[in-house]
Amino acid sequence: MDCEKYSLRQREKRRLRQGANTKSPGYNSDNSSECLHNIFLCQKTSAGANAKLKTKAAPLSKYRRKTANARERTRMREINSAFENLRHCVPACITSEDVGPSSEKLTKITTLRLAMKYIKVLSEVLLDPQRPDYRSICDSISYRPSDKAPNDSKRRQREKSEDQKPNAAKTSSVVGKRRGKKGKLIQYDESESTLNHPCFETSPSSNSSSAYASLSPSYESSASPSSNYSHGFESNIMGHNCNSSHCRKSTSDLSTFMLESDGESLNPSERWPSPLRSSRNVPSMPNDLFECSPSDMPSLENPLELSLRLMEPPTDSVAFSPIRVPCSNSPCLAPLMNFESFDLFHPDDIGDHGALDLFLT
DNA sequence: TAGGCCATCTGGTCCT
DNA sequence: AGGACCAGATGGCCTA
Repeated sequence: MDCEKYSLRQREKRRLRQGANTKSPGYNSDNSSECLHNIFLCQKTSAGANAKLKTKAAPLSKYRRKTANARERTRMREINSAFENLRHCVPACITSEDVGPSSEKLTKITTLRLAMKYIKVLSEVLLDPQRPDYRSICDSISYRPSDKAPNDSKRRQREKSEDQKPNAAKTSSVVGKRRGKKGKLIQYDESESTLNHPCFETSPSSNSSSAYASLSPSYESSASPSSNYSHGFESNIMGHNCNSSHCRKSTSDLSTFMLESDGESLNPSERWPSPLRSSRNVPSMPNDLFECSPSDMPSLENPLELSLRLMEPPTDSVAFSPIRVPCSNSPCLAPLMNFESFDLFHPDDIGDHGALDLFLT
């Protein structure tokens, strides 16, 4: 019964504290003998002359100890969750070269180091009147082996297996090992319009995984099912892990920008060159950078419509599942909830040969 | 076996 | 008094 489990421990005895430090008994140790005592701490002042009695708090009751442990676990979960979010802020194409496949999880210390680098470089970019393109950013932040803990890759593989081999002590509180459908980061690129664009990365080990996609200007008529395909930008999301070389190649163009999702909407990341603006210069590409902030989006001349097409391998019966979402007066391009039933953001569902098309029309 | 990483427990301290 | 935060200790898991 709970009343037994969480019964309060009596405070009854006192003892003189022995020594200044207490050794942690570990969570499996039996505190019962210690719990019988309240502790008095006799501590001398720094002057040493005045002995000062200082009461030391008694060990917490079992109930309070349990609740304190629970709070601590919750706190650590929040910290881990923040780390998980931070991991997705570090561009995958920067880390994948040395860390390995993007599905692998960065350690906490690695995440912090990469984030510091990323912030530093982005700060430099902001101060640089001649903004470097995305490729130079990637190059300058490229991951060094010194940032990587020696056991990272193998440990991450072990973590994958742990998902299927739950540890009773850990699964009760470990977070960040489940995959979620929301919170995607979608990177667009103008350079390619192939459905097999390699610069797409997912983080299946994360609970708010990221996705990278490419957006390409297609200056010729597209095979899009939408008839009013006026802006001619086509994106695709592939169920492939990002290959860094491809990623760098594909992100080297000036009109790369990013879409970020909070699970309900797609929002252009601030201050990234926008292919939406540059499309007006078609067919000649602009030499200057067009930057796109969320507030820019409604300024488009024509209402936007986001079409999203789920492409399965040819053998699948569901060859095309076009979804079209009008979004004329909002910086948000499309509510992702509308795509929920397609489970678009579960890379395994897309498959190795499947693809998602995203059309701005 | 040593070392890295992690989750958890625990006690101390500070703050409300 | 109780919660938040922190750091130390511990043990598990894994790799080199």
